Amino acid sequence: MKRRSLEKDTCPVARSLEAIGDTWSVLIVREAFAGKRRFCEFEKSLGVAKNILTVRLRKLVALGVLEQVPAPGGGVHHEYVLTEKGRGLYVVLMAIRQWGEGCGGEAKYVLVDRRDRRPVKPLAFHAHDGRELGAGDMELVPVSEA
Amino acid sequence: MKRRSLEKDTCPVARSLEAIGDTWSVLIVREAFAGKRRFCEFEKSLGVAKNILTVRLRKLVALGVLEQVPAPGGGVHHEYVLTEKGRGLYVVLMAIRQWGEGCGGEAKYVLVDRRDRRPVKPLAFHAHDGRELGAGDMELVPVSEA
DNA sequence: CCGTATCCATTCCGATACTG
DNA sequence: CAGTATCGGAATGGATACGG
Repeated sequence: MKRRSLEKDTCPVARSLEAIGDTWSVLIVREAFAGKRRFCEFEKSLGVAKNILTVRLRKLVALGVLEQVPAPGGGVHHEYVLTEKGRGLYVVLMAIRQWGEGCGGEAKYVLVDRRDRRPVKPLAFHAHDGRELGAGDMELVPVSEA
Repeated sequence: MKRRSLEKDTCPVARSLEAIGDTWSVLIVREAFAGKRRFCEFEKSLGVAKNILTVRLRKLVALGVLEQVPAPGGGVHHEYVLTEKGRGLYVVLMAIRQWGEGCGGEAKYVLVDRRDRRPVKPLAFHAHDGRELGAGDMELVPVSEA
């Protein structure tokens, strides 16, 4: 039957998946962070079929992750650039990337601090008193209990 | 035609998507973090069809995200628990969750420190000197340049 | 309880051809 | 270049029935 939509789901993870639960969409966002802006650039670097790319780009634009802007050269074409919301996906991409690197396969890229060009520490959570917490130190509870 | 496999992709993001590029898998992992362990628990909380759940659980086990352990009560059933690799997905889930929360829709859950039950600070990157960095403060560069 | 086995509708993906 | 149109095959999702 029809695939269930997650738009109305109360869980923010589920709702996010409506946008990035799809493989091509994530890869397109990754390319966007890598500086790709044009239809043919995405097409070539991802090797995705045009019709699929068209649909995905449209979806990402509709969701506010990408936006179409007029071509810089004043040409007839437009480009796809990340919105503020789309740029917020950076940490998501980095989290996915670091997870993938940690499990076999060597790192091809490393995340560095723009100021001193030195690698940054992997992301982490911090308690209110400054302690650093591992995954096992935290849990998810209803807002009412916090 | 056949859907392309991402297992051999050189990009760690793409490879990770082989495991978590699928909506149900992400939701299952989310439930696992929420303490769900048994087939019927996942089934009920997600409302997913049994056959699909079976396939997804098998895939997650095959990928080393979950593992089957004998039932605690010594019963005939087993349970699905997150492996070390699976627990590494915590930051990914949290990144996705926070992105979803930041874009409309109020939070239903909050992440708290197990020790003092107080909310933890959102995830962040930290430079080598302890400064906290936002997404805009970092960039991805080839390993050779770092 | 924990699956397995079918069945069917829907969706998706890739290829190709075509257009302005 | 940037799509649109169409097509066939594959995968997916859901329902249901059945079994140890």
